Amino acid sequence: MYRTNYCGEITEKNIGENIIISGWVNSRRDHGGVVFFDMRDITGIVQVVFRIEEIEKDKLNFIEDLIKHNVKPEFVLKISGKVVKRSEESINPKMKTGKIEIVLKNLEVLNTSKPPVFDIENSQNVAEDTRLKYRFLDLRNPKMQEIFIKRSLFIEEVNKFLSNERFLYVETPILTKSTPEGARDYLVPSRVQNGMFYALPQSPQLFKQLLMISGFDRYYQIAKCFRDEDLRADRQPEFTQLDMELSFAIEEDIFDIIERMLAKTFSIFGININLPIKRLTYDEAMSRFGSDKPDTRFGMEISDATNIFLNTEFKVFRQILENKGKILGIKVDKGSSFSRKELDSLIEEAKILGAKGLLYGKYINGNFESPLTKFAKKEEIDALLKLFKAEDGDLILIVSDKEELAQKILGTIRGNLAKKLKLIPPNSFDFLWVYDFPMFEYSEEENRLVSKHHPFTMPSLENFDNLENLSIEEKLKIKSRSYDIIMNGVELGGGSIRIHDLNIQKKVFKLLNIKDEEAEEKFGFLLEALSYGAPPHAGIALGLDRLIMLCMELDSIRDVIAFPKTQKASCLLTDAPNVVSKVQLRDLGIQIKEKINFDKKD
RNA sequence: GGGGACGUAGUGUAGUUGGUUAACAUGCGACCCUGUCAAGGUCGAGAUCGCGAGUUCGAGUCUCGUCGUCCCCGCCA
Repeated sequence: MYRTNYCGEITEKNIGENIIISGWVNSRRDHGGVVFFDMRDITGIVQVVFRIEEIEKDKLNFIEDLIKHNVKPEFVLKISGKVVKRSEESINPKMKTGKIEIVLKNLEVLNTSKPPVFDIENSQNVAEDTRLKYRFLDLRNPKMQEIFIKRSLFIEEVNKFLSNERFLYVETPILTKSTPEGARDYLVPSRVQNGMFYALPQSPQLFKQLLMISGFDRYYQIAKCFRDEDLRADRQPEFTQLDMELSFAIEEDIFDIIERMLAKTFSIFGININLPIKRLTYDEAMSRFGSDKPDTRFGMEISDATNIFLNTEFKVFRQILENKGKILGIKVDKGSSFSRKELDSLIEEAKILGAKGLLYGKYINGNFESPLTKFAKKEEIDALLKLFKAEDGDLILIVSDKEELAQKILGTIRGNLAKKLKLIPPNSFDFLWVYDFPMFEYSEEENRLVSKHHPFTMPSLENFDNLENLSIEEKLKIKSRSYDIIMNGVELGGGSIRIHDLNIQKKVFKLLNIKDEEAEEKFGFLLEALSYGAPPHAGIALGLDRLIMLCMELDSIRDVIAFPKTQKASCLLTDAPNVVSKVQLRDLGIQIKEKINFDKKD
């Protein structure tokens, strides 16, 4: 028997008991005649004390030798001993088990360990590449383990909740078909059909729609998704979605389920959610916050000063107005203390984001100090100050450009300033639905309309006739029945009402410039399925990794994934991706064009 | 594809205007020590300064390239 108790769960209630624990040596303190060492397992840490007089005489030499030479950090030990109360002076209030200790009676070394590459307790301060290479050690850190314990508990709560709501857990394929639209696919070559490729799913989108058509009514899955795009602090090439789809559902049904689910399950993280979650249309989010995923935990909203300058003589503004642009701005409370250097870096930032410039104005002692004063009339400045409700010491930042661009630039600056000026209250959690997204956006690269959400999203239209004859501008005005849920300015998830009508789906493909043949080839199975009694359905997917990251207030998605990839999408632990043998390539009918170093594996 | 930061004993860092033997902490090894919990003390080992070129009498330090890690833009339906 390896244990009667877990280390972290031994309490004063166990005093007097003879127990057995197994785990890792966390640290040791050798005082010569008495030796202390801490034992660690998944539940926590407990102190073991070795005293010569407590050991049976015939075992003493053997055990003392083990203690002196074989109790090293990260050794795996089985300890039997007696739980005793610590004397008042030796209580350690920092430890959960600090009121007791275990007097060692016997010990067995289950395994030895090389000295750990880094101190397990201090692993959070070690360079990340080292931690990733020795991830199995990093994950021994209790703080890391806590993340995965919470993650597991959260999933357990979600399972309970959704099961109660009559959702069925169904798994969908990982080896599937490459689809156009969306992110780059990860491809998997087929051996039995040389020259053919599977793709790893970017999401189970089409399969879950097919499940609705099959009559499963409500589906969910903790689904792995794969997207071959560049990484960020909150993006990994493979990630997990809490994926759901409901038949006979509209927006309100989705909102209701998700809101109740989050309210219930976020208690795992000690987070309370006030229901209902507030809602913003896409247009409102953009015009007030310059983002389709605004952080609404602080103000600094965008104001539109266009009307003030309709008759301006300022050339820059005139030009913008003639091109139907907008003059937008934000007010930074007490921002007049910004130095010239700080303002210059704001201007630089705006330019990197695509602005032609950034105008600023400091309102100090009743004066508006700004490059703008040279060009604008006094009435215009007064109106500007009034619009922004400027108070002494405030800073106004103005970007004039095409509306969408000006909004985005100000939205980004707003977010960065909030971080810099620490305007975001810590430990605050803010939720928001954003809906009424545009159906399409124009892709300069492909010179055509592309879906903002995905091509299976229901347009928000009463009448689907005549769609083809609309101008590009009119098409861009079409809204879709899609929605995102935002947490603290981060997109937590999104979904939509799906198209269940074959003819509408065909029309949408046409608008996206997907030819009948291509639609048939890529999505024929869906079109076919839609023609066999597809029920109205809708769904949503939440990014599980991001969700855990936000709830545990971590900065990187890597911290919530047991074995994450680096920014270049390699795994430092396993050294993936890697070269494969010539035999493997031959079986797949694949030849590597460029010269590659095959030293690693051949 | 682009912009930025970083790379020095196992780990975390310092290293001046380029100048002899690359420093500190921690960890590691040996020893001392009966109440520590970041234990303490004594002694010791441990680095071709990411890699490659260049400038120079001389490079951890300057230049270029390259590799790796991180942050951001593009990209991510």
